[in-house]
Amino acid sequence: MTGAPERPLRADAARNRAKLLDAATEVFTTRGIATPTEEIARAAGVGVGTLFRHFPTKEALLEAVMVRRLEEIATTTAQLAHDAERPDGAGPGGAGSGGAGSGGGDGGNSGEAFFAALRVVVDRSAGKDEFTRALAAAGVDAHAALHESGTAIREHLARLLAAAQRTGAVRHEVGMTELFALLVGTTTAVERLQDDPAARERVFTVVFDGLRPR
Amino acid sequence: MTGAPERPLRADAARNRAKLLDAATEVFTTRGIATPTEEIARAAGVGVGTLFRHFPTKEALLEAVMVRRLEEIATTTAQLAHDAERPDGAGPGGAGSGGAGSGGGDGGNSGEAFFAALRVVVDRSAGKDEFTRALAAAGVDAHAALHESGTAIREHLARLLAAAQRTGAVRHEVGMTELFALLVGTTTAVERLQDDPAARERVFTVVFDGLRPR
Amino acid sequence: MTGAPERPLRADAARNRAKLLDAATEVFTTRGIATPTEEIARAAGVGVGTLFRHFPTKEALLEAVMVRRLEEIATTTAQLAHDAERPDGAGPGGAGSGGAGSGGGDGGNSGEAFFAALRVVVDRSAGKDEFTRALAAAGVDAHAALHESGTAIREHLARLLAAAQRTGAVRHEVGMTELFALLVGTTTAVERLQDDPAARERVFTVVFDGLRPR
Amino acid sequence: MTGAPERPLRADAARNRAKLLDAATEVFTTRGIATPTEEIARAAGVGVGTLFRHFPTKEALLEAVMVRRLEEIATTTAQLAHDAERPDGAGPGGAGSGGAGSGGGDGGNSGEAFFAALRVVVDRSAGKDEFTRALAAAGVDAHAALHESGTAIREHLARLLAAAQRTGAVRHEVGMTELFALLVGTTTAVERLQDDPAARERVFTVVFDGLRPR
DNA sequence: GATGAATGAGAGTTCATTCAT
DNA sequence: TATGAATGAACTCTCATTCAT
Repeated sequence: MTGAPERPLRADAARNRAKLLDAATEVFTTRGIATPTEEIARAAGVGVGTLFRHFPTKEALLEAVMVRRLEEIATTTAQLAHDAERPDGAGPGGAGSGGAGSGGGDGGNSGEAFFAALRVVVDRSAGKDEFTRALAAAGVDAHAALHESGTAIREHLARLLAAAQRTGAVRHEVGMTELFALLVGTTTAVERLQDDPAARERVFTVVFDGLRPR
Repeated sequence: MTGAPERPLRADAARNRAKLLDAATEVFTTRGIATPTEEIARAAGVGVGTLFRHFPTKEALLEAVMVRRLEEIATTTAQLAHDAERPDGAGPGGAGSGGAGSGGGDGGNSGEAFFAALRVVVDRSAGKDEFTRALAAAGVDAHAALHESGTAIREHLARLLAAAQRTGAVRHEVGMTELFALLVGTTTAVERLQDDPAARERVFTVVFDGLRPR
Repeated sequence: MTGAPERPLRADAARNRAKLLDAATEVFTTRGIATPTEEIARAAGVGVGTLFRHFPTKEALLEAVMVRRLEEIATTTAQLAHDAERPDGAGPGGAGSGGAGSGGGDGGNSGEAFFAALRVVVDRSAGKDEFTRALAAAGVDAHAALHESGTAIREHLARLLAAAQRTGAVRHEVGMTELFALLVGTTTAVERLQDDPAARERVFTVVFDGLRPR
Repeated sequence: MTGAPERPLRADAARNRAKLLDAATEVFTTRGIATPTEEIARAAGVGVGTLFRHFPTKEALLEAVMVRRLEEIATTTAQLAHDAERPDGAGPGGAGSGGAGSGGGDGGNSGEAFFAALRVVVDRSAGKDEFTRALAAAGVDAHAALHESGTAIREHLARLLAAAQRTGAVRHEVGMTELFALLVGTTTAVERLQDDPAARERVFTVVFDGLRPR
């Protein structure tokens, strides 16, 4: 799916790559993207040279971190989109966060899946905003790998949205553009409420209710 | 509430200070806070030396820009809070954008004022997020001037929220914590929709409707 | 003649620029072009920042050094070409090195001027070879400033060569291409004979005699 | 005179050593001595580790390349010196390029051999200058291996020069010092005339004629 | 022995801040 | 007081060399 002729990394190289991605995710998120590369290398327990062997520029590292996040999200949204399109109400769960109060009646499944997906995206996007901003600024938006995962998520959400609208669980005038914007916005909102779960829940309530038909 | 230096500036110095603040607002917003100080000085038509005479560090300049924004917002929210608390439906406006059709009946005024205030805060906060983040990272969160204006806005919003809830225009379970988070989130959401006003409007619709009682 | 809108440098800036050019010439020549920029800055008695303010890249500094050398040479060849084209045997001298044994008869002037020019170019080109090499490698050969002075020298030499050939002082089959190559070669040869003036002189004798008709 | 390590290398090791020397010669000559070692290893089809097993430092590799060149040249000059000292006009040739038409009469052989030797040295020294410079800069001038081959060549040339002077083919005042300098200079001159063989030939004509008695 | 991943000192360059003009 | 040249610490990235595989 990548196109690059990636021979499987040597064991130690693979380990270091993973350590670097983990460290970069942690450091970029907590200390900002302006953190020196050397700090990231130190956090990963390797030398700077190793960092640059794996990621030719700092931007490439940032992008790799982003891609990994997007791919994780895409995996979940794919599953949820799949579930939503099955008419039977059975889904293997495992989506991560607790389901957002089902709501009964017919088509409850697709509404449920849709809102569950929003939660998942928001939950997994913590800190994503800063990355997105930096990458957008660097014109990385067009980078193949990022676009790929981004497009996948968008597609899954589109399917979820369509299904939810078909069953009347979501307003018909809502489109993908604003749904994505709302997603990013909700992520930002929720990020500052890490330690106030009740307030966090009320944010979800407001946004979700706003998405429902009146 | 002022943040301005004690001794009144000489006319030309005051003019330079204003030019610098305008230039900094523009440049920081469009090109990011990583833009070199020299660019800001050039945009303001002065030398770097002058910039540093007025603002001892780059951070101080950033803070001053923030403070001015917050003060502008505070002025408007103060007015709106004041209006909302007058039982008569007359307000001199000045809110800027058109109100998002309030509810009906009595107390329409407070609901209208509340939602108008949200719009104002969001509209005037463009780019604010990056500033806030940068300032927070630098531990400036506690700086007096910023806190002052921030507190004022919070207080006005609290009054507006209370009034709106009293008249039934807004859900009772919504508190200040999540309201603020929602504001920041909506700002972020709306920021990427600069050139799609219809989508932008739909974001407002969702959030505002979500805030109304069901 | 440059085309760039160069406002006259401030006194201190001009002084530093000159110091940097002198230091760079010295350091590049004696220690090679791989010498760190910081060394050059130190040799000039300024900080690295100052170096980079005056010359945006190390290559630009190298080029500036080259240009200055080429311009010095061009000044001298211009004078000599001018003298050679005056039919009267009077030249204001000042060419630098001692005249290379006149040789009498008619047209002695142009032959003399031609060989004097070769000496001057060789004498002033000490160390030039390394620069040329580095710059050529960096594709700087096409840079305007370098080309300009280079072309001027070539033109002067062409005029000197033509005059000398007209009076029979130089073989007719010799063209500019090989004359330039010989110049570069002689420079290289002579460079390693700094402290053996007799051998140096014999190199000149060989090359000059080889250029004369048999 | 060997420069090769004491213990005879295993067949594959010897093959790798040769591949490395070939690759290094090619790469250093075409892309400059600043080319990363990794490039040379890649060009040789081996890993960097192997390169450093054979040559403990990059400089050692550079030196080995030089030594091999000098040894090749020495082989030829030895042969030519040997030929020149035989009174009979028979020599198995092997000089490479065609001799530059010697003088006539007796002793034509030694003049021919002398000039043929100069051509050989120049032809085989392409790129040598940069190496020499680099090595000199690194203080390698005194390295045994280099000195050895250099001395051999010098000695052969001295014998060739003496023979040529004895037969009157070369000026008597020319000594080894300036001959060597001229050799280096001619190499430099000719190097920039790779693709203009006619001009190249004219350079040889000038230098060779200059070396002949008038 | 061969490989190529890891290392880290060192290079060129930038930019917030200072200070001579 | 305004200016912009000077400063140098800090940053990203390179590459000769080492060492685990």
